[in-house]
Amino acid sequence: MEIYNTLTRQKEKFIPREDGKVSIYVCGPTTYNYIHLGNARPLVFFDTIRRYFVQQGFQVKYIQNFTDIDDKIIKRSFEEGLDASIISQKYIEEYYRDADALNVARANCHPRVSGHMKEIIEMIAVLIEKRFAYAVEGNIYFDVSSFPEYGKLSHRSSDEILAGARVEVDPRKKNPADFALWKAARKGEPFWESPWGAGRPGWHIECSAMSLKYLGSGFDIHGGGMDLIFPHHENEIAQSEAATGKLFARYWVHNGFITINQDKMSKSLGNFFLVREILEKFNSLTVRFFLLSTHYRSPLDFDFEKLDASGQGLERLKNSIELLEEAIQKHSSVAIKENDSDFQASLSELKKRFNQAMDDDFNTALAIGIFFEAAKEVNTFLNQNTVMDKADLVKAIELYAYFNSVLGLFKTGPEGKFILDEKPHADDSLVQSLIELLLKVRQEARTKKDWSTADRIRSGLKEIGIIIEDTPDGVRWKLSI
RNA sequence: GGCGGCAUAGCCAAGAGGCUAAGGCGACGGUCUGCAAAACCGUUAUUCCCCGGUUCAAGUCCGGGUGCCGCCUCCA
Repeated sequence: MEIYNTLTRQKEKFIPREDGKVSIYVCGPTTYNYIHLGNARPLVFFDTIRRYFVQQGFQVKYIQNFTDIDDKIIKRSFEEGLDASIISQKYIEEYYRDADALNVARANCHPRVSGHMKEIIEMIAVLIEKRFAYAVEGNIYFDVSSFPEYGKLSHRSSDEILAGARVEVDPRKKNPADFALWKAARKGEPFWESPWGAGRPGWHIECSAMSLKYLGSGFDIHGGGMDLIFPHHENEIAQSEAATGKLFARYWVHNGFITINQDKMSKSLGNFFLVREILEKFNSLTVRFFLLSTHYRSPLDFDFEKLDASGQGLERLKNSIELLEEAIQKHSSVAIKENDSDFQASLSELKKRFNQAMDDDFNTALAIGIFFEAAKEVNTFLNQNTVMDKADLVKAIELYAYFNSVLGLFKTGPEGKFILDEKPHADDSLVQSLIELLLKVRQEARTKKDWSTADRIRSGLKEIGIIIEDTPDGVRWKLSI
C-alpha cells in the first residue's frame, strides 16, 4: 500500500508503527455551525480509508476531535447570548446527524478540547520548561526559532513565512511566526485556570495534546484538509516534537478542496453549501458518491448538475444489486457446484483490481470505476443465462458487499445486507398495501389493454418518487434515489 | 514576492514511458416492451492546453510558454 505523504511530497510505502495496527487522527470540525460540503470531504474520505484498513485486516484506532473552544464559537455565543458550551453541544449533535447520513462511522473516540485542559496545560508547561515557549502577560507563545525543523511540513523556512506575512504582527511576540499556546482570558470569555493565569488554549495545542494522549508519539496517519498544512499542522509538529523529542506522526495526508465555479468553497468567501441544505434535495449517499468520485488530492468542483450525474450513477449500481438479489431469490434451489466458473474468475480479477486501486494512495475514483465494471459483468451474466448456479450469484453479491464495505455507497443492515430503499415509510405496511392495490388496478387495466389508465398510474407514482417497471416476471416497483 | 497544484471527449473522471487512452453522466441508433423503464449491444478523444527536447517508444520524463486554482491570515 502506498500513501502520499505531505511531509516528503511523494508516495511512500505504508509501514505501520505496529504490525497489523493503524492509528489515525483527523482534525474535526470547530463546532459553531452546521458542517458544509467542504467539511464533508475529509469526513467521507478518511472514513473510507479507515474502512479499507479494516477490510485489509488492520486493527484501526481512529480519533477525530471536536474543537469546542475557539474564537468563532465565542463570537457566536455573544451574538446569540448563549453559553459557548451550549453552542458547541448543539453543533456536535448536528454534526453527528450529518455524519450518519453520509454513512460515516463514529470514531473510536471524539475528544473535545474542553475535556482535555489538564493535558494541554501539562504540555505547555513542558514546552516552557524546555524553553520552547515563553510567557508574556499571561499569554504563552511557542518560540519558532527554538525549533530548527519548523517549516518541514509546509516546506518553507521561517524566513519565507515572514517574507509573505500579511498578518498584523503581535508586538508581544519575539518572532512574528511565533504562535499562541495559551491566551489570557479577556472580559466575558470562557476561561480555565492555569499556572499562567486564567485563559484558554491557542488553536493548535489541542490537537497535539489529544492525539498524543490517545495515540502516542509516532502514530501512523494524521489527516485533514490541505488548508491545515500551514499553519495548523506545522505548528502541531513543532509543539509535539519539541515537547516529546520524538517524531509526531508518520504519514501526513491532506485532501484537496471543494470548489464552486473553480473557487475554493470557504466560510470566509461565503460560497459554501451546508450539507444540511444539500440533503434537502439529494440523497445523502449520492453526496458520498460524488465526494469519492474524484481522487482525494484533486480539487472537486461542485454544482447540482454534477450531483445529478452522481445520483444517476449510483442508481445504476443500485439497480444491479437489486437485479442480483432477485436472481438469488429465484435461483435459490439450484444446486451449488463447487467449481470456479469463468464468471467467478472475472469477479476475482475485479476484486484484485479494486484493491490495487485502493492500495495506490486510495484511488477511490478508480475503485468506483471498477464497481461499475463489475455491474456490467453481473448484468450481462444475469441477461445471458436462464439457469444460474447459486454459487456464482453468491460470489457476485459478496463482491458487491466487499466494495460497499470500503466505499460505503449503500447502507447496510446487521448482517451486511444491503438496505437500498431508505426513504421514510418505504417499509411501512400501509404504504406497501396501497402500492400493491394500485399495481393490481393497473395490472387489470393492462389486461384490458386500457393503456391510458395503466400509464396514468405509472406516471402518477413516478411523480411521487415510485418507479414502476414491467418485467417478464411481473411488475416491480422501487423508490428513486 | 515565496511555495505548491491543475490542464484528458458535450460534462465528470482514471491513467504517472510501451497491448486497441478505464469508468460514469449525457446524446444518438438497435434489442426487449402495448408504450415505457431497467438491462444489454453499438456509436460518441487518430488524441490528451501550446512549442521545443530526451527516447526505438511520451497525456505519462525534461525545458519554455499560456490559462486556471490554492497556501503564505480564521478556514476541511
